[in-house]
Amino acid sequence: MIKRFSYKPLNVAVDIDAMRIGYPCINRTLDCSANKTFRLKSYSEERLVETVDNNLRCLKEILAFNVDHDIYFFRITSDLVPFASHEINTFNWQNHFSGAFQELGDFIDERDMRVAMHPDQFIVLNSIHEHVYERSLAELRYHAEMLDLMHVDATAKIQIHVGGVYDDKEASMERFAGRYNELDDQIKKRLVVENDDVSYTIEDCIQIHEMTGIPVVFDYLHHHVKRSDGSLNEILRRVDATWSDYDGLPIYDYSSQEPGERAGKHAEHIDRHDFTDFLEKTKEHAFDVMLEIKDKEKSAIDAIEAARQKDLL
DNA sequence: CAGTGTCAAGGTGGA
DNA sequence: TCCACCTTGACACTG
Repeated sequence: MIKRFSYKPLNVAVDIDAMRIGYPCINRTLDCSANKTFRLKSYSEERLVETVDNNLRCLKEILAFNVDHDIYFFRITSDLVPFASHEINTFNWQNHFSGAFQELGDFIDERDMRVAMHPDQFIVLNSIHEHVYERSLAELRYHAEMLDLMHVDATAKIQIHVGGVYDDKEASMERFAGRYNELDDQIKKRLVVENDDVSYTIEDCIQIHEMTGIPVVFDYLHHHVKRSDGSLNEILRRVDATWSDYDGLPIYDYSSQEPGERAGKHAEHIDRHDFTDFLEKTKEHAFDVMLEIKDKEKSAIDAIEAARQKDLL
């Protein structure tokens, strides 16, 4: 088993001897949700503060649960601050919650955890609509500000997809690259791009890396659904090369296919055999893996156990 | 109080 | 041209 490394903020390589396995956003065991929100119609500053207070408290609880279960990778929900980038929100949440964010960041840092975020489908950097592009920028700003307020290093990534095709893929990829290159460092240092199951393959993402330097997240199931040519290991070697020490280990997203459902549909629970098979196949690579499985932490706990049993962790 | 239609936001592809 | 789907929870209204 090869050694795996993580990079602390001091830029000193620390041997942690194991990949991090994580899950996204929600913990179903705890009765505490960091995704609490409310309707735009019910917006008030009071409601916002109350909701964010709850969300930050629950995020802390979830992270503590994770440490107790040896889970060192977690995707933070984009709903942590509802309407953060919406024009209705004129409240200085950054300032108001800076202490709480810092506290969360310290917790993450002290335990050598890694976090990431994944803004949802409405964030389209390469949109042909100016207003969509501008809203996307504002939303990316919110994500970056939040991670900055936690003072987590540049290994805490924000992952997005390339976006739309608009009947001209080449032009759309170039538009993505042009807009990425114009971003300021606050966003750029965290942004990474991931293959999707409809439009952009891992090869496309690697091509965009060549145009921009952006690191590439490998999504295993999307790759399975919308395949590029080339062997898995060959592609992963190229993916790994898009990540520098500054960015931390490459991130792979893994999910099992739900049996008997549409190709690409995420499974209810992890298929342990399929997962350890995936780890066997990717043995030569050092990475952190995010499990996109519906039952979340239950699958993560199972995955860690399964990997340990086969001496893959 | 349980059931359920709907929620800030986009893009694709099938009907 | 329109609508379901993505992925998903949870809000908030209705009966």
